[in-house]
Amino acid sequence: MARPKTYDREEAIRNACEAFWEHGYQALGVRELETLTGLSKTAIRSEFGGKEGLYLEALALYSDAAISSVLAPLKEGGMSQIIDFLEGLVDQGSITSSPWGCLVVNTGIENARIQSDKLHAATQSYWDALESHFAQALDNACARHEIAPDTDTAALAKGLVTAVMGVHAKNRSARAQTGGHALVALMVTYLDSLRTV
Amino acid sequence: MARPKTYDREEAIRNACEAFWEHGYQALGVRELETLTGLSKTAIRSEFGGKEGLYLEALALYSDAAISSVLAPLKEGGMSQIIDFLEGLVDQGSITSSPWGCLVVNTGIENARIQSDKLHAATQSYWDALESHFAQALDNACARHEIAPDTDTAALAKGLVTAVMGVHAKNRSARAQTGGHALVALMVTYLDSLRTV
DNA sequence: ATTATATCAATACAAGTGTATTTTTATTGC
DNA sequence: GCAATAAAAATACACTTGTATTGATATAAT
Repeated sequence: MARPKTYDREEAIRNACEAFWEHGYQALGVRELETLTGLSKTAIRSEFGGKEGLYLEALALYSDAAISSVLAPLKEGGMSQIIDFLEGLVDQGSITSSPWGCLVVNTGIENARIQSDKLHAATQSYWDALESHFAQALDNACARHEIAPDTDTAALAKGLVTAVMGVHAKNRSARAQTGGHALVALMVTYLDSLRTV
Repeated sequence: MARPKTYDREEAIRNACEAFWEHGYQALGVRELETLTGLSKTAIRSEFGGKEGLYLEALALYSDAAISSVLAPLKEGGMSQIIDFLEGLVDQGSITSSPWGCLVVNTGIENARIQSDKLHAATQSYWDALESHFAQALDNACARHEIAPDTDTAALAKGLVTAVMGVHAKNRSARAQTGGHALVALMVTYLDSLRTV
């Protein structure tokens, strides 16, 4: 039998996710990554396919975690769930609010040059998931007569996604997890105005 | 008398601005910067203070150009000028719309780690300028009875700035200068709804 | 023409990059 | 205890990074 691994795979990916989230991809070297994740250079290479492979795993974890937790309520939810999600982006206690912004937003901006197909696919699928969850919740709201039946839910969902990106960008720029609160308040006001009284 | 410079200073900074805008700061090496700007390594170092110095010049140019051109109409303007500005962010013909997003947004996200005081000051002052221009136009709109007198113009201005960041982030992520159109449409709808009929 | 000056071009440099390779170490079945 | 296995640690490697230095070059006043 072989020497046992000294790391827990999932915990290592979680650590990598946080590390990339905070520092960005390019600015984080493999050697520093070792200490932050508890992985050895050897493990990073053989187990994850090097720095980029680990980054993709981190992105996948981030994405899956968001979809299965904070996005889940939108599937059966309506206007209040959308508002809850938005407010979570700038709430101290929420896991979706962070002074580091959002790993997917950061990736989309920092790595626009690379144009790695895998990277683009990963970020794109995340935004698609967010958009379709918004659209679903809005359609639910329509069906439940929370908002007008002729509301353009598809366009509204797209706009919401971009607003979310703005909140994250602001949070990171301001190094404050409540940085984007003004836009959240504005969007909530707008969504409330759509409600059929 | 000495050998004349082979470059035009302003043109070089313009080129540097475009280069950093497209490729980002970290991903752009000095050697590639030479060919893109027409500057020699020697000039980059002695005339601009190296790569970071040139970056700061590029940021200043970007910021000054925006303030003196596209932000200027907001000073005396009202709701229509705000809407014009927003629509310019995703209009093919506009200089504020770009598949590369916005240099200041990109800087705020990519260089969150560095925390260079100069860098932070440069980006912060840009967002402050945008916010105060929005606030001014909104106050004008109040004074002209375009919107309700009790409108919280300060909060609204803050929200608009974050929305602008979102549009730019989306434009860059989508590599399309119209990427953020849905949020622009949404914000315009909202602003229109504030108008006193 | 000579000289002074400031630029450009080429080279050099130390440090850091991600990756590859080698050596050591920890484990289990025999 | 011994061999087999696979991971960790250490080292090495080729490459790039931003910067520094050196030598050639183009101007204009003398």
